[in-house]
Amino acid sequence: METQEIEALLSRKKIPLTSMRMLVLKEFLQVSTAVSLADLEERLNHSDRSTIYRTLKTFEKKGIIHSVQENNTTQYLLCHDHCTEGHHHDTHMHFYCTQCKKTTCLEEVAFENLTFPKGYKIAELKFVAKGICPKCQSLQ
Amino acid sequence: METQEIEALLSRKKIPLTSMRMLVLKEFLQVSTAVSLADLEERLNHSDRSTIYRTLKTFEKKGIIHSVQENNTTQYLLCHDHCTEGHHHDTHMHFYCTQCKKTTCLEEVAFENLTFPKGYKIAELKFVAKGICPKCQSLQ
DNA sequence: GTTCTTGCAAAATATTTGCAAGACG
DNA sequence: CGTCTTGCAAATATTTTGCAAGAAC
Repeated sequence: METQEIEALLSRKKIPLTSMRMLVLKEFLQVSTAVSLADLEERLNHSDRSTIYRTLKTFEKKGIIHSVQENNTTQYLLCHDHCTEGHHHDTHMHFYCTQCKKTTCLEEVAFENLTFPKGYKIAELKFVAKGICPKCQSLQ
Repeated sequence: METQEIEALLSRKKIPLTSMRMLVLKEFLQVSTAVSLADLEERLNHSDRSTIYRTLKTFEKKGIIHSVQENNTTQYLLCHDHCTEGHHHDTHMHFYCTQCKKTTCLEEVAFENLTFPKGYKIAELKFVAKGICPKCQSLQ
């Protein structure tokens, strides 16, 4: 993705441009699986962890990324839907492979029109399936 | 629940009886929401954390409890289904209230016959909805 | 006596915050 | 200047393990 596109995405989400934010977002656009804070720290040449951390918090809040927790860590993924501040729409399945320890989106398995009991105000849905991914399966 | 019933449940799951295991299981039968390791430690009069920890691991493995991760902690809940070692069937929704920070089962929202893309071997499903529960909602 | 369980201590891992310096408008 | 962002250091929270003593079979 072009630098211009990254800038456009950030300003569309009303996030002031900084070079760290561009770096982090660029990274998200390049990986296909979910990444943790520690992953990013390593991938970004050991940039400062708390800066990345706060960038992730900002991104998640503003609807650029979403997260799921698995294996005792928070994994972050790009939103493919049109999420905005306070309105996440990532109602698709995620898959955590217990072998390669990677989390991915499985948008094919989507949920529409879930009905909740009365009185529940739903803000966000987090679906994770655990198992073995096709790749690891074939290596056995 | 009677002590006898607790013992019966443990032996049905092929878990050797110990007093700590009985204490932990008794606790699960008494609470209506999910509990974390720290919760249990406190509820059990500050019994040893690592003993409780290993008890939880045993219970989860043997299909007495299941867990979901939210708010950076692992929350444990009794299995209501007929789970056994290696076969968890807790394919129901969980709800995490961002206000009271409690996690509960929402078995009304169940999923049957989920279809995954080819090649994925699914072992377990973890569904969490985040939002505000009826109780907290009504207190606003 | 061999295996399983417990308790204590401590390690390992992950998340989060305070604060001062710097960047930006 | 005033606000937002960064980097460093450190605190906090949570999970996990080593090991020796004790319990159970």
